[in-house]
Amino acid sequence: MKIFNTQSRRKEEFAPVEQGKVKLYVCGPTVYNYFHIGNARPIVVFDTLRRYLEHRGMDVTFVQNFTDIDDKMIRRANEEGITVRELADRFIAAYFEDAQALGARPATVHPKATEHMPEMIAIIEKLFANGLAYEANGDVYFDTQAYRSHYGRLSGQNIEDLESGARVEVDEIKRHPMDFALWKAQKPGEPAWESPWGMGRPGWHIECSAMSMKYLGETIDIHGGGQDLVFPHHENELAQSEGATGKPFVKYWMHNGFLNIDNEKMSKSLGNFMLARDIFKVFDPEAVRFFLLSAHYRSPLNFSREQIEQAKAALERLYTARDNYAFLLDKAEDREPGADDLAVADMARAMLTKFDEAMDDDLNTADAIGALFELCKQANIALKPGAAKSAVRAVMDAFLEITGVLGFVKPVDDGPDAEVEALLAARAQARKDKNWKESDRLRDAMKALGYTVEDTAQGQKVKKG
RNA sequence: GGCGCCAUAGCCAAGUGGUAAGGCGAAGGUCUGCAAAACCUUUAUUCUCCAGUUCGAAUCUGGAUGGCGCCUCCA
Repeated sequence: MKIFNTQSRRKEEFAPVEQGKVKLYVCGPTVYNYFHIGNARPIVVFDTLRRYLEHRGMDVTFVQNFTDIDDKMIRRANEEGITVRELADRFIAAYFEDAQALGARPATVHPKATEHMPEMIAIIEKLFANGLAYEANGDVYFDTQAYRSHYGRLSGQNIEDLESGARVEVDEIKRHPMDFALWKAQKPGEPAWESPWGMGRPGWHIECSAMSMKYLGETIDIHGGGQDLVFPHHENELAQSEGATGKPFVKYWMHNGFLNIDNEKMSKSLGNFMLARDIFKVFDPEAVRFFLLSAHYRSPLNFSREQIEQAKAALERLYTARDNYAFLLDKAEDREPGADDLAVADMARAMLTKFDEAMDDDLNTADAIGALFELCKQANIALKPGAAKSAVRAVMDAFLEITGVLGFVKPVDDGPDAEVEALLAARAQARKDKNWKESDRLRDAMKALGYTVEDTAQGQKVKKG
């Protein structure tokens, strides 16, 4: 598998530190609000990456943090008159609801910043020992000047370039404008923790270094997040982590492109965002997932109502295909496969290979979805009434394998209830008698009960909806 | 100012040197008692524009135009 590494700016062959095991860390949300549809992109992308790595037989340990202490958390909690902890608990719960709606499985571990103070302090102490940190008025800063030959590798800029465009106000306390806070002294009314530098709280970047190292070790395989995290967040994580351990921090950095609205970045600061949960009230979350995977993860993607509707229509075709295979599987003859049946099974395996090849190429989900549609197209042509069960089985297996990775897993409908079963039986008799009027009446009756009936060569086929 | 990305049909989107995947939409057709689903046909002689390299370019090079991102909290 090839992965585009932000640090080298090229696709590299993926080889985890330990063969067969993948250590994956993705920066999670600051839990001061519900997440917006732009935030949904990394959630879906990295969930899909994880599912694909598992599909390829790898054992994935996936860590995604919650930032539950920072300026925005404190401000919002004060506005609402609740504690930071209460605020965090509320939005963490909401996060899991919304992420689940998108088909994102929980990570292996979801650590919280506030529960990892000793680990963060330990890294800062190492940075002091290595001459890369200094204290000023109870704050602790990373000394970018002392690290200047290494700083800027990820974002591809040196300190001078960064500085020249810096819009930050010169901070009297810091020795250099690019230095960033590792620890902030407590201000009145703020939550604080004990540290060797007095009461205070961690800077934003240090938590990810600490939690990544704690759960995954000093060198991990993949660190992911949105493109806007490259600088300063990931640059700083890299500096402080390697500055502390002297070991490589991350083998592959992966960054997803933005979800735009009207060709502009959707973000909380621009105020042009739409909450994921509000969108789910109008659109099927699985259609949102399909939409998010319909373009390559590094490309910008423009959000619109029309796009989601197209995604929904495309998904319907897949659901229908799957229902048709399930129906055929039920009716198919369990016999020795003939040449046609073997050809269908070969085709299904070929599409699975095509899917893997697309995903192997830096998680090309758009191309991979093409393979899924081609599987359905070919199967719809080839699976005629009378196909052997093994042929249908092969198609169904490939379909479920692929949709399992992409996360389009809408469950199969329950069978019809007794009332509908009775109507079906009556309609079968009416059809046998060529009593079309009665047949249509019964079809309408089932429609009223929420079932759609179709007539096929193998008899009536019902589905909910 | 520095760093970087993008431009493919009505819409979305793959394709990075060998002659334009796939989906949505639209039009016509086959099948069907009628439907539905499915299938078939049509919908880019051409990839923003101009020059160049090459037997061959959507793909490489140079330039132009348009759009976006990071350098400040952000996915």
